[in-house]
Amino acid sequence: MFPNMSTRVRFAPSPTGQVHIGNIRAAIFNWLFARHEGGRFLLRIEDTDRERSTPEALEAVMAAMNWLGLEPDEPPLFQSTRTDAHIAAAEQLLSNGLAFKEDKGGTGKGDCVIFRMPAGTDSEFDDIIKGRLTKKAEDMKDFVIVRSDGSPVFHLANVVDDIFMGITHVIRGDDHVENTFRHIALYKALGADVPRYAHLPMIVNAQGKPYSKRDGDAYVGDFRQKGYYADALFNYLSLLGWSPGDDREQLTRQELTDAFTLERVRSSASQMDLKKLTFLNGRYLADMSAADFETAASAYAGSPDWLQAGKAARFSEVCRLLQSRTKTLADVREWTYFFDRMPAYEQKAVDKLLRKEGVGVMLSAFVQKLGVVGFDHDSIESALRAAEAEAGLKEGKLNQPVRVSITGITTGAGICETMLLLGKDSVIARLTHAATNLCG
RNA sequence: GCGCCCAUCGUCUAUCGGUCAGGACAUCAGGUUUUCAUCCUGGUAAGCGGGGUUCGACUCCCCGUGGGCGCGCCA
Repeated sequence: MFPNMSTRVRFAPSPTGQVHIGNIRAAIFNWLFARHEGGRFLLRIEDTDRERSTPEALEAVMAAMNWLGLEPDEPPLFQSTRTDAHIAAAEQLLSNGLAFKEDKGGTGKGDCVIFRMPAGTDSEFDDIIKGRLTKKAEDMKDFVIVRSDGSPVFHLANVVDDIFMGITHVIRGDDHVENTFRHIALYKALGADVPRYAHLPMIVNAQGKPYSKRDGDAYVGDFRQKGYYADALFNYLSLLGWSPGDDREQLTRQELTDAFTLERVRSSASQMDLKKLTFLNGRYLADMSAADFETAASAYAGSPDWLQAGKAARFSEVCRLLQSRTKTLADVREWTYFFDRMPAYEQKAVDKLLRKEGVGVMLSAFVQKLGVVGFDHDSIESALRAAEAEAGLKEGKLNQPVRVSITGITTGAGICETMLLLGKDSVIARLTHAATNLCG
């Protein structure tokens, strides 16, 4: 297969807020298509809405793309720098008689430029995803391409820039389907080749409704913040509206690239499933090398109070112990008991496992035995079994009371491994504290 | 209101006229793990309704229903 260097696609966000999950999915599909075709993936910042475009929003776009590994193949084009070209195109249409000036009135701002939709000509195009789409001439109206204040409107700028950038395939959300008939008319009026179109189905919220500003988890930043790993989110999103055609679901970027075709994209909306994303995320995390996992966990954790200088070695050990049971990097926040002097005791766990007749006495007995043996896995386990036997308990019955005493919670790695990592002094201090202050 | 689009387990999906309608997440039941998670085994669970076309429809056509998008001097 020869790389088709002439294939050029673009992601064209407007920097007016956070990066929506549906938008980034469009970016991913564009990226995948470009890579699969051996073409180029470009970025155009549609920052012509001066009122709403902000530097923060631009930063959010760049951060999201960088995080997901969606670097464009050429420097981004800022649409705001292209105004002269947009106006020149409008002038051309004006002189060709394909557009006209008019004071639509009411605004009192003067003339705007209006594009004349070809009369009596029905419009149609073959969408790679949706198939043949048609629109009757009578259903299409003329539209403004330059505002009365002289600024170009989206349709004009979008088409003129796509022509300028040599875009061959426009892959975008299907909320743009209706615009396409207008855009095609503009291409033809401007004497340019019409690109191929592929309209992606929408992503809807857990209620099956379009995302609204009130929905959580609608933005890329939310997922990053919640501890999702970029590759896992990328993988999950690529499976929303598309599948490789076989039963694979966990695919590397290379596998996704190899398998991706627009023809396999479905045309109905799909719903986010956080449970499945979380499952996939856990798989990615578990499959990472210990070093990579530590890097990711550390990057996510940042420098919280509980993880100050000098704790790096311990952090590595904790990573190794808990990697396999980490679902999202946010789980790292629950590791504090390895670093603080005392754990934060969960009330429910204390009530259930410590506030029972005789538990304090048993824990004290266990402390006694721990004090006189070496502190290795086997010794700890023997001491635990001995304490249980003395109290007339079945093997393992003291595990959970001990766990709550030293970690404050009921879940975690193996109890002996946990004690080993915590260290003898710390374990004894916590058990003693629990036996005297928390048991009933 | 008008125009366009969409419709398979709860969810993501496979199927491109002939399958016991497959897989995954979730869920339920077992097993492993002396906690939890993982992992293993098994179960429940789907073609929106009505007409056609055809020897045969989830698949093709029409109508209906439901949902979405569009109808800006926003993008």
